[in-house]
Amino acid sequence: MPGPPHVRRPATLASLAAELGVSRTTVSNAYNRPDQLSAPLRERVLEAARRLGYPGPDPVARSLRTRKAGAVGLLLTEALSYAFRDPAATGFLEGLALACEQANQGLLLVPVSPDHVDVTAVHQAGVDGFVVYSVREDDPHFMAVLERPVPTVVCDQPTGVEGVDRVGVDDRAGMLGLARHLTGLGHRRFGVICMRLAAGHNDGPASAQRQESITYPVQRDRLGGIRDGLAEVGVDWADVPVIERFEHSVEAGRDAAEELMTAHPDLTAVVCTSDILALGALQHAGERGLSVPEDLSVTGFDGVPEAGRAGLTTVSQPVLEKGRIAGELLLQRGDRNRSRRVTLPTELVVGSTSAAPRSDQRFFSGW
Amino acid sequence: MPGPPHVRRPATLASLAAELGVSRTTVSNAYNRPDQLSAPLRERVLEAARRLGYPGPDPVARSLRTRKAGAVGLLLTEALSYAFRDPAATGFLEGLALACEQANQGLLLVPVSPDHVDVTAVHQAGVDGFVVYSVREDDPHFMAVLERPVPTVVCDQPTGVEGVDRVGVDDRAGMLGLARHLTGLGHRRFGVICMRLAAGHNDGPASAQRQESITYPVQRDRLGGIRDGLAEVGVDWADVPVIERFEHSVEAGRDAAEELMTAHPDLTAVVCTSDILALGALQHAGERGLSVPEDLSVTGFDGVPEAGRAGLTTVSQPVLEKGRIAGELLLQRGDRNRSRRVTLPTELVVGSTSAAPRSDQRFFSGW
DNA sequence: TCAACGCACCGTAACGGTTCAGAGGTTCAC
DNA sequence: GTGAACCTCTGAACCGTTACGGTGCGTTGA
Repeated sequence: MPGPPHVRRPATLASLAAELGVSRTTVSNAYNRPDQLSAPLRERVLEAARRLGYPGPDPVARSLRTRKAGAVGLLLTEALSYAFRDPAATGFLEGLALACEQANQGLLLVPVSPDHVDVTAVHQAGVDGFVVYSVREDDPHFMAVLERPVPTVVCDQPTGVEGVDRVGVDDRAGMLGLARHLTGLGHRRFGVICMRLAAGHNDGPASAQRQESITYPVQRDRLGGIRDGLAEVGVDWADVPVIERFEHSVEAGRDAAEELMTAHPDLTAVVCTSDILALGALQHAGERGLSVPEDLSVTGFDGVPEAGRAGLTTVSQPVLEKGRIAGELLLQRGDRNRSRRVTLPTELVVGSTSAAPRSDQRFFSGW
Repeated sequence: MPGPPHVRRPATLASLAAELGVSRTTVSNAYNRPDQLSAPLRERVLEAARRLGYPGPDPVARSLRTRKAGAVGLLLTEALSYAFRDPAATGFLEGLALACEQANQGLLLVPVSPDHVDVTAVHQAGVDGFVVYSVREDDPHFMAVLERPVPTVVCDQPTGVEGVDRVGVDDRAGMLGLARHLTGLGHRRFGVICMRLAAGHNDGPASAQRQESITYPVQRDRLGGIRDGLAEVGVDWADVPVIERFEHSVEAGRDAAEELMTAHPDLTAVVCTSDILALGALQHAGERGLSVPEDLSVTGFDGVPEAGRAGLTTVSQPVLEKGRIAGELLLQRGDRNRSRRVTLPTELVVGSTSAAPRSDQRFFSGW
């Protein structure tokens, strides 16, 4: 009946070596390079380790020496727990996790304090590289990541940062296709619901000035795609109300739709820059007694599973693939010459939430 | 236009100190203890750091010295990506992430190779503790975790491990309540669909012998709860077919239900040990032309959001809370006297998938 | 018989920090 | 004038490991 193994200081490679009368190198080799010492000696070392309760080489000390942490850091600006709630983020994470486990690398979720800005966690993270998921261009945590001397891959945004790889989709083209789908159906009176456009809460209409100073490139591109599509049929962007929400949730979408439809009851199509918001808009349409798509068309972006079940018309993007590629980009960077850019295709998914406006609605569209 | 900052070896605390003609301690203090040196000198240090491209103290070296990694390791036996697909796991992770970010700790997802057993990742992980989520009693990765000299918290299973904290629910009592609900409605002919019971694929009936050698305590308890509930009304457990599935997915549940109902078409209630499996069973009932709950009652376990939307009768457990508490247990272990056990309550949620069997069905129940 | 070779193991020098016990110097109260 | 308290900074030890370049010795081929 041995006492607790903590009678003295925990065993180290050195103490084990001393106990056995061999060098530290030999003990190290017993673990890392079995071919560098004879089998009997190796067994002696391992046996002594068992006896002394030595748990094997300390991972941190090894990391220091080998300059490898064996993990990839993931930075999300949202509170960490958000990653598990947003289905688009979840899909991305699944893909990233896939790539990591294939390379036998850990995935470190870097904590980001939701309230006050504190980048110590970024400095603290023992990782070989960072994946940054969809953050603001001027995000302080992202700045801290750039200071770290490790490779970095950005997903979605920010775009065009020097020296970092990026994976994303052509948000503008995706939205342009969707807009054409709607204008082709005959829609002319649009409203838009979008995610946050820049730092700071701005729950309400996004003024022209606000739209000028967007710091989330993805939102900029998606709005730009709609604008371009509408311009093709002569709809002036200035006449299109855009409602912004800080929170990204079904509830926020519902709420935004209420604000939008109350101020503009004659809209025939509500374009949302995400499926989550669109699901909320659908919910509000029901509450308002509007039939979708007869009275109102509603569209989203992302192509999350929930949207599929709801029959939402949306622009689908390969979120899992995005995550997988982000991981591979980071882990397989053979040449680190210059930044690579991967743009994945989007697909217009026409569901049951978009249709031609009613003829009496269309009648009004002439003004 | 400065050249790339990688002209020479990257700057270290020592090189910075040499450059400035101060001691390393002073540089270290400039970062960690601003009150230990004069403001002007501190500014000089920081300025030099900026100039030389010094990114601040290396996190790994700091971890080695301070014996703190600033991260918590999470071990799942399933492939890492599974964590983002199973809604019960996702809820748990959200809670755990919440606790971590509150303590400003990272969350390291430890990669587990799905195919061959390889515990190096566990040894590799630079963490201050482990959370183990629902693994087999004899899981080799778990064994490797126990060898690491860091605190460990187990969620759900394995139970009763010496020296580790555990958070979970009373699975047996939860299932017992559910069983009573069904027997109270008049059901007597049951079938059961359960998750994997031990190592190795066994897609099909779980023999009595298999049930004797369960290595997943949660499944053992849930089955035990059903058995006890049925025994109260005189239903012999030996007469209850139990179908096991290795995969945990809606599809597996559907498939298992098909196997079950084909072999036993006279069942009036199918009890599943998880909501995911139950959703699959519901799907199969529809395909078979059975009305739920008129022709067949179907129940689950967990209380995931999807189950709520489907109106599933189930035993709901606070998954998010479980994750949060697991994190707190690990991070706030003031006294480390002995293992703590937290058991959270479950709640029977009666939905629209359970009802009394039809009178003609009940007629048969007399034999 | 002897140089060449391979095996098994070893010593030293990092890896990049933090910590602790002071060393000097200055300020202040008495 | 003096001792105590304080402020700022330093030197050396330490964290636990792996990389690198050996050394000693038995074997082998000419």
